[in-house]
Amino acid sequence: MRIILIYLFRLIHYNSSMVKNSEKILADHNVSITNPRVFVLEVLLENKGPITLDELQSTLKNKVAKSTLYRVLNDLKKINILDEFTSPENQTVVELSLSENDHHHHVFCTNCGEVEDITLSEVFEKQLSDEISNIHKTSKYLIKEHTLELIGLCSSCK
Amino acid sequence: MRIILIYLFRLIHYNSSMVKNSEKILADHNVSITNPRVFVLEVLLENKGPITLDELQSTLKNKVAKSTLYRVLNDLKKINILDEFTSPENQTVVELSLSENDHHHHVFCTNCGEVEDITLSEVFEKQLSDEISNIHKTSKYLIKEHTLELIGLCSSCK
DNA sequence: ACAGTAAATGAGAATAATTCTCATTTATTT
DNA sequence: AAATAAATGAGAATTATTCTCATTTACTGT
Repeated sequence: MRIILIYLFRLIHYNSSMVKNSEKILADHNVSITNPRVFVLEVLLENKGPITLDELQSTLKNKVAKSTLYRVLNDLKKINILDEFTSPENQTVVELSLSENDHHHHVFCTNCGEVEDITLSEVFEKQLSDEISNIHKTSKYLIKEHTLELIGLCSSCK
Repeated sequence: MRIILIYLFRLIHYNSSMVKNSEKILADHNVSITNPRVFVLEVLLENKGPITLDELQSTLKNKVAKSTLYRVLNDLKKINILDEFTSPENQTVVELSLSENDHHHHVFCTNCGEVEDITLSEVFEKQLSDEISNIHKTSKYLIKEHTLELIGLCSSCK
């Protein structure tokens, strides 16, 4: 009985701090706090990393209407805390990007389809930003962002 | 009159050499030579660079059925001479990739939506492949390919 | 805390994108 | 040139995404 109570306590505490987090994020971006937005953010926060749209949909199946899920994702994109990209297998993948300095890239596994974050060395990131400065000097483009995606095999499939 | 004849001669010559090209590409990859495949390849060859699916569709509107266009594009992907990617505005973009050594990246203009090819410096490409070797040494991933995409403003929109 | 107002949601219809089906046509082999 | 296998066209079927509108929910000022 005591174990069950401890479990329940932890569960409640965990969830309430989670909700707080989601609510704070929404409030910080001047977006009204609604159940669907909180539910979606909770899943994205718990997941911590890229997640396919399919997975997100099935996780939230009975909590958020399909049309609302699309709307919420667009809301999050609009306030710039959600990245969306397409995997080599043409799956839509989304990922929370809360802090600007949390710069990273993605690895797609061609075998199992998983997507993971990878952080490249500071040396290389410096070399990349140097290359972009060179583009600014020598070409007509003005580069504001970039994405670098690596495609290969993950540890399980290697 | 002579000018018209010269023009016609050039047009016919140009087109016939074009067809030859497309046919050779298909033959080289053990794919049967059919009208839809030749038409699609012609447009991709003439265009020389990334092209949106919409543009491709409207160019071939009365020559190739919609379903066949999708099939042909899948055929070309299967024989590894076509790359497909999604622009930041969620437009599907395809591009012929005939030679392996023609390594380049893309610039997306956030204003007009255009996509162009860009070749990065050899120095940087070397730095990038070094970084990937480091990943092989220090992480569990095996990287086989990568894509680097730059997002910003093109010359006209800058 | 409460009424009034604006915004967000759910359910499903509408639209867009992609794949599938199958009868007919076209290419390849002999 | 005939036989066989593969590819195509047309549109149906499926899937992905956006839209509509009646109802519900969140925010504002008191």
